[in-house]
Amino acid sequence: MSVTVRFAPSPTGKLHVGNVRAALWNWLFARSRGGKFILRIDDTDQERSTKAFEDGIRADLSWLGLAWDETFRQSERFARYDAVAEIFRAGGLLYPCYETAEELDRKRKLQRARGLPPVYDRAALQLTDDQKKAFEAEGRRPHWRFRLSQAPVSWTDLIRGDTHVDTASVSDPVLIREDGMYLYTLPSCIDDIDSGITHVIRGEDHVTNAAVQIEIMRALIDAEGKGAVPAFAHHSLLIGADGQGLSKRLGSLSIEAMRKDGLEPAAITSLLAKLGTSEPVMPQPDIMALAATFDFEKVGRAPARFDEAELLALNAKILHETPYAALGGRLAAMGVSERLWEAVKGNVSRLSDVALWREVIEGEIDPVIEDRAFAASAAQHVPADPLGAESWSAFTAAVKDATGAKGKALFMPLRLALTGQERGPEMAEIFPLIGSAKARARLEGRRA
RNA sequence: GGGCCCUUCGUCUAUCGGUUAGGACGUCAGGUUUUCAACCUGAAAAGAGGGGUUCGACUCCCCUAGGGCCUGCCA
Repeated sequence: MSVTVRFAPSPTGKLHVGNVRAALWNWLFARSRGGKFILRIDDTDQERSTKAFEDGIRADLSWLGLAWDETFRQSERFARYDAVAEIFRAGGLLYPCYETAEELDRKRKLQRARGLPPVYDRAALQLTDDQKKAFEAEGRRPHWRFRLSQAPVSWTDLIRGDTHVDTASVSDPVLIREDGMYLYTLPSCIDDIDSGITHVIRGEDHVTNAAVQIEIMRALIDAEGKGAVPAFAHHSLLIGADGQGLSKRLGSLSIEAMRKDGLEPAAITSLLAKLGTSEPVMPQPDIMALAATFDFEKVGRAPARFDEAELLALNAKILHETPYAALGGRLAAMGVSERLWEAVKGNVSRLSDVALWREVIEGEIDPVIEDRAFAASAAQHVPADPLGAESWSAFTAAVKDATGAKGKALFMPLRLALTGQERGPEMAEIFPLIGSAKARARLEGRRA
């Protein structure tokens, strides 16, 4: 059986590592099963949703390589939601409530103070027609709640196993606000059914919602005689390296920030695909290879830590394995040649780090010289151009003979003078790139 | 306050009553005639605490502690 999944972000903010993990897993699952991945924009909240956020989400997903097979916005489907709401009203499943937000808030606080779960008391169900008319006459508009069964709902979660939620401990969900705006619940259920979603893969913050949604979906399927409730897979949420929830510092964890920071999309997908699973996190430049190994059986139930340092380390490894041609025009745009890239790629964590080595090799640096006499002597032995693969060892052997220095005492001063850095790529590799004239000048203590 | 989920090396995890508790990443040491990276070899490193059940518990049960999530006219 073919699968259909969806990623349904709300365009009220930027994509961050948590969101993207869900998007990735949906995408990987669809690809692993030859299924369909739908990008649905949950923009029923017209006040908070913006085109800019939507564009940003699409740009981020595209950058990560998560192409969608279909996409649509919920704001295009209000007529459909209206029709279903009407069916539910007629069936007594959707009922009007006139409490104000303040009244509801007070009720909840009272229940909590008494040690009771803050569940809506269904007072509105007892309202007579006259009372409703009186509220309307006051100018009050109703919000609409879905009448839950108040019975346990259970399903076999692909990650959590047998899961059950007693809807008696859940308030009848508000589906339509007083101002007529649809909350996420109803449109999401309708779209999942209409789109033929077979698997809903998302964070465990939706576990309770799943029970509510299953009831709403069943009601819709009953009413229309078609459709099927999807399977659910609720994964644990990521926590920070400090072991605390991630929600506090979402800004720096946005995909946009990572892109601007110069991280590779493959580093992000490699980490997020395997973090929290029993499979090792490996640098995997090919996202399709990630799909081939995706398996709910390997997913753990405990919250997993997301560590930015781990991401950066993975980014470095991916870069180390990436040939020049695979970097598209990005290196060329930076003015970096293939020869330069191959010489220094082992020493970059971010692609942008290559700029430093370009300066060392092709630009000008201030040499670091501690022993002028040693450096001056070494300058005498710099071979003439053209420098080749053997030039470095010939040069260092000559300096060794002339000065008696060896080991670290021989190599470190040369590295410092020639590159201005204590660490860097193999000198044998970059020495020929630096060239004879520049090497001599630097050993003589001149900026070159 | 109530509910759900979770807790094995630093990290992600394996183990589904009997194991020298395994792997990966990271770390450390040695090697590869300097550093970084890569690579090779090796090492250190774990069952949150307390009660049960059992011949035997990381594994099953209870309690405690800690963490995550839900408890919205947000999603």
